[in-house]
Amino acid sequence: MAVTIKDVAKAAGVSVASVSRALNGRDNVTDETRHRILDVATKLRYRPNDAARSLITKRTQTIGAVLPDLHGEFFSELIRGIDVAARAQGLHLLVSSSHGDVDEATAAIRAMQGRVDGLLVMSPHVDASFLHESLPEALPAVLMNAPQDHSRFPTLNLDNHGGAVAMTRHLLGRGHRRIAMIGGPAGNLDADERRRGWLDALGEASLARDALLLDGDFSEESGYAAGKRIVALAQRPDAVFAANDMMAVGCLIALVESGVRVPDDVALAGFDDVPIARYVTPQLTTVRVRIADLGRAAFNRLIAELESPGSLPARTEILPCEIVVRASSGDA
Amino acid sequence: MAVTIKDVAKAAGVSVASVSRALNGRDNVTDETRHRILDVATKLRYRPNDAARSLITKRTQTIGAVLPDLHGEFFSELIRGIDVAARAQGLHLLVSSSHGDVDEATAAIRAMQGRVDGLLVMSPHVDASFLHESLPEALPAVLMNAPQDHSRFPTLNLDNHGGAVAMTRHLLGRGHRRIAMIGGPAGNLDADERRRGWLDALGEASLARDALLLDGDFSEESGYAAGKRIVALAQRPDAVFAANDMMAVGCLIALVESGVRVPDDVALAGFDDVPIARYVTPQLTTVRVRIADLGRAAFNRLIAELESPGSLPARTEILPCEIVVRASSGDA
DNA sequence: CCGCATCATGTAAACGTTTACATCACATGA
DNA sequence: TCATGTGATGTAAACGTTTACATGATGCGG
Repeated sequence: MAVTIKDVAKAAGVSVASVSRALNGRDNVTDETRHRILDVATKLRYRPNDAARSLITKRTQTIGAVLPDLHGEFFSELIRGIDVAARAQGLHLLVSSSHGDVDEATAAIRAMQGRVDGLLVMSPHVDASFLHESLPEALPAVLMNAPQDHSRFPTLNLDNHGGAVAMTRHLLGRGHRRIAMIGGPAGNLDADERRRGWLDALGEASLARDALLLDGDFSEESGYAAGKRIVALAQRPDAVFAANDMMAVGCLIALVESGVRVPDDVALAGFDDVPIARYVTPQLTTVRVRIADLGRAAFNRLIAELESPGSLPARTEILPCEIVVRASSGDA
Repeated sequence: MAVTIKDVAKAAGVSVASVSRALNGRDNVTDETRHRILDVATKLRYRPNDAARSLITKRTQTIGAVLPDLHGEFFSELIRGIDVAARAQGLHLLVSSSHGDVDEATAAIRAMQGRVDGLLVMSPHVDASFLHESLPEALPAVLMNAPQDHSRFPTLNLDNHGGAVAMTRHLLGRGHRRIAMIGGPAGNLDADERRRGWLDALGEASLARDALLLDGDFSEESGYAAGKRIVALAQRPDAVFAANDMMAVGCLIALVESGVRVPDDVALAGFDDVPIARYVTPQLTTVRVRIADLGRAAFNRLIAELESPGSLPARTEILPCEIVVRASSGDA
C-alpha cells in the first residue's frame, strides 16, 4: 500500500537503481534525471522503508542509551543532552532507563542489539565489568560512570574522588575537624569514589582515624534518617558531607527540625548540585557535576567511534567537578 | 558474519521455516524439533535480525515519544513512566524531545515514521491542530496536552482549568480578594487553560473585572521579574497564583528579597507540584498533576489502539488535578 | 487395503532497499 | 573509421526474515 521505490521508478520512467542513487545523493546521476526523480518522489510522498534499508546497509541510524535508575534532573539533563546531539547528527535515540541492577541493564543491552548502531551505557555498579563482557564485540559503545578496570570500551567518568577531596578540603579550610560523611548505596561506584575522596582528604589532615561514616542510599529519606542519628550523637560532628544533594537536603530537614542550626552548629555539604540545592535554606554548598557535558562528551566519543571504528584508544577520560560554596558551609 | 536463521536451520537439520515457527512459538511444530531448534539457537547465540523481521511483518516493536521542551522533573517522570510500561510490554522506546515549536515536532514525527508502531505526542501548542493533520493516517497515536478540537486521535489532557479554578477558590476561601496571576507563555495550551480557570473562579466571586495578570513564560526568571514588579506595585495583590511552580519559586525569591512576607503579606501558589515546591521556605501551595499517570494512561491507550485498531473512539479524557495546600498560602 | 483428513515439515516467494556488474551511448584519439 | 575510455543507466542479486502453499507421512474409517 505504501509507495515504494518501485512506484517512484515507474512514475519517473527510470530504474529503481537510479532512484536509489538520486535519493542518496550519489554523483553518478544526471542532474536532469535527479530532479525528475526527486520531483516524483515528493509528489508521491515517497518515504524510504527504514527496515529494508537497515537490512541491507546494516545501519539503523539509531543509537541506544542504557541508563540506571537515575532520578529527576540528572536523568532529564542527560537524555536531553544526548537527544539534542543525536538529532543534530540525524540519528534517532532509543532509550532504556531505570535499570536497578546489572542484570536488567544487560537484558536491555541485549534487547537493543541489532536496533542500534552504537550504545551509550551508564552503569554505576561496581560489578559492571561483567556487563562490559556481555556487550557484543561488534557494537561500538561508550561507558559512563563505569569502573575503568581494563574495559575494552572508551569510558567517561566524573571526577568523584577529586570533587570529594576538594569539598573535604574546603570544609577543613573552614576550620572543621570532625567531618562526617553520609555515604551512598553499597556497590555504587560514584558513592565509593566520593567516600574514598573524603577519607583521603581527611588522611592528609591526619584526621582519618576517627572518621565518622553514616549509612545512606542516595535518597532524601536516608539523609533524613542520618540527620536524626547525628542529632542524637553524644559528640556531634562540626560538618556533614553527604554523598549526594538529596541526602544533604534530607539531613538538613532533620537538623532544622531538631533545632540544630546550619551552618552555625553544623556545616553541611552535598554533591551533584541539583537545582534544589539553590532553593533550600540555607543554600547548599555542593560539588557541581556537569551532567549535560558528560552526556555530550560521551555522545561525541561514540560518534567518533562510529565514523572510524577502532581509531581511538579505549582510554578513560575523567571530567572535572568544581565545588560550589554556598551558605550551608558557612559562606558568610 | 552474524549467525542467521539459515545457520540455525542447517545446524538443527531442519528448514528455515521450522526454525521460524519454533522461535515464534507457533503450535505446528513437534515438541521434539522445537527443543532441538531452541537448543541449537542458544548454542549458536542466534539473534533474529530485527530489520528483516520488520521488513516483512511491518512491525517494529517500538513506540515513539515526541515531547516538547519540558523541563526537569516533568520530563523524567514522563519518560520513565513510559519506558517502564513499554518494557513491560516488550516494546522499545524511541524518544525525541525538546521541540520548541510545532514545526520541530512535525519534523520529528516525520522522521519517526516507519520506525515505530505507534506514537505518543505531547504538544501543548495552541496551533497544534496542524500537527495532528500531518500525522500519518495509518500510524496509531495518542495525544497528550493537546487542543481537543475535533482531533481524530485519542487525547489525554490534564485538568488545567479545573485545577486553576480549585486553587483560585482556595485562595478566595482564605479571604484573599486581589488575586494576581503570573501567566505562562503565549500560545501554550496549559498556560491558557490555567489562566482561564483563574479568571472563571474570579468571575464566580465577581472579581474578574480588575483581575491582575502578569506576564511570564514558565521560567524561574520570569517569575522573579514578575515578583519584582509586584513589589513595586502601588496596590499590591493579597495573593499571587503563578501558572507553574518554577515561576512561583522565582516570585517567592523576589518577594523575600524585598522584605515582603509570604504568606503574611502576600499568599503564593503554584502549579505542578514539582519536588522543589516542598523544599522552599515557606513550602509552596500548588496543584498536583500526576504526570506519571498521564504518561501511563496515554501509553495504555496507545497499546489498546495497537492491539485492536479503531476499536476505541477518539475521545478526549481529562485527568483530574488536586490542590496541595502548604504554608505559602497561609497553611497555619 | 484404499481414500482421505491431519499434521509436521519443506520450498520458495515476498518484503523494499542497495549495489556489483552489465550494458549502452557517446566522445575521444589515433 | 575503429578501438577505447567514460559515464549514465539498467538488471538482478543480496540482505534475513515470515508465511502461503506444496509435499509427504501417518492414522483412521470403511
